[in-house]
Amino acid sequence: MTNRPLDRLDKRLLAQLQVDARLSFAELGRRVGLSTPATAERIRKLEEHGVLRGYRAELDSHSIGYPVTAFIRLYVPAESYPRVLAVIEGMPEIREAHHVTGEASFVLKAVAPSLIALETLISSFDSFGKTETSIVLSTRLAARGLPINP
Amino acid sequence: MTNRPLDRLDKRLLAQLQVDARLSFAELGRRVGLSTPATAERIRKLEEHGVLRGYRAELDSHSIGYPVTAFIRLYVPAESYPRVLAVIEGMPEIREAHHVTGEASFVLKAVAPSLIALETLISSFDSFGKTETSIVLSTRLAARGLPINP
DNA sequence: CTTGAAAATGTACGTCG
DNA sequence: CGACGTACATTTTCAAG
Repeated sequence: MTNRPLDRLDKRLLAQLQVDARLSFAELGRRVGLSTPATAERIRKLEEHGVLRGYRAELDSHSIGYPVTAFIRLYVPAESYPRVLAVIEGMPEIREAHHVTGEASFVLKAVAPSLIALETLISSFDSFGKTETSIVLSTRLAARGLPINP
Repeated sequence: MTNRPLDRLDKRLLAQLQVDARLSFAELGRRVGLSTPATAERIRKLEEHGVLRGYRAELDSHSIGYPVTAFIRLYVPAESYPRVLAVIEGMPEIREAHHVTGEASFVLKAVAPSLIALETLISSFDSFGKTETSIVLSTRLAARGLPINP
């Protein structure tokens, strides 16, 4: 993973792909002033170097049966981390898990089909320590791409 | 935004696109047993109905100059919400903002090029109320797609 | 990085169940 | 109406310069 510096063209390509990951190489090339093969090759290298980690369709969680989203803070002793992480790994409704500074050990982002299901999900961690949950009432800002300096 | 029920084929298409949003219609069709035009038409409708909200490239934030990620909880009185949201809107380093239940009013997810920059970002909210920040030490799970029941 | 040709894919339309 | 097959435009890929 050599940390190649990104030039202006790379940054413009990345900025475009953050907005629409399905843009064709031809269209991307047109927008930045590059031929199709040159564009494809740059993107291949950005993937190879780990700058481009993947392309994800963004779904409406409500439409797929998950109207509830919540952030859960876990307070657990360090010796429980491996078991906690194993539990998290096996729960597909947990979409993110971060080890963080401060009192809490982990911050989780989870979805659930109902509040009862969320309650069940949270109780999976009862044996490890305390939890604190913030249920999302409304999302005011989401899926904003990373700012890219030109 | 009529709430069409998703059939098995829709779900399989969505599941594939969550893993790789750049899959061709031809390839998607092959995987679920549909012709290319039929696949394209289904996906067009899923977009139209708001089930498919977009296609995003996932970038490595560290590679683009943002080694720091943090969750910030904001404690502000309801009358400050409009001004707080306006501030958030104008800060590209804030990637998510959710209005939540519990003591905190908002949960933010932000990136920063340094801890000093994060400190500056957080201080933008000092005049509105209290903040609590959890800096991400390591991400154990990220970009996991929503579970889709067949 | 560009050009140019061959293969694959995307899209529009006619047709069938 | 939804899915298919054909026909044609666009895109992808690969070679060579």
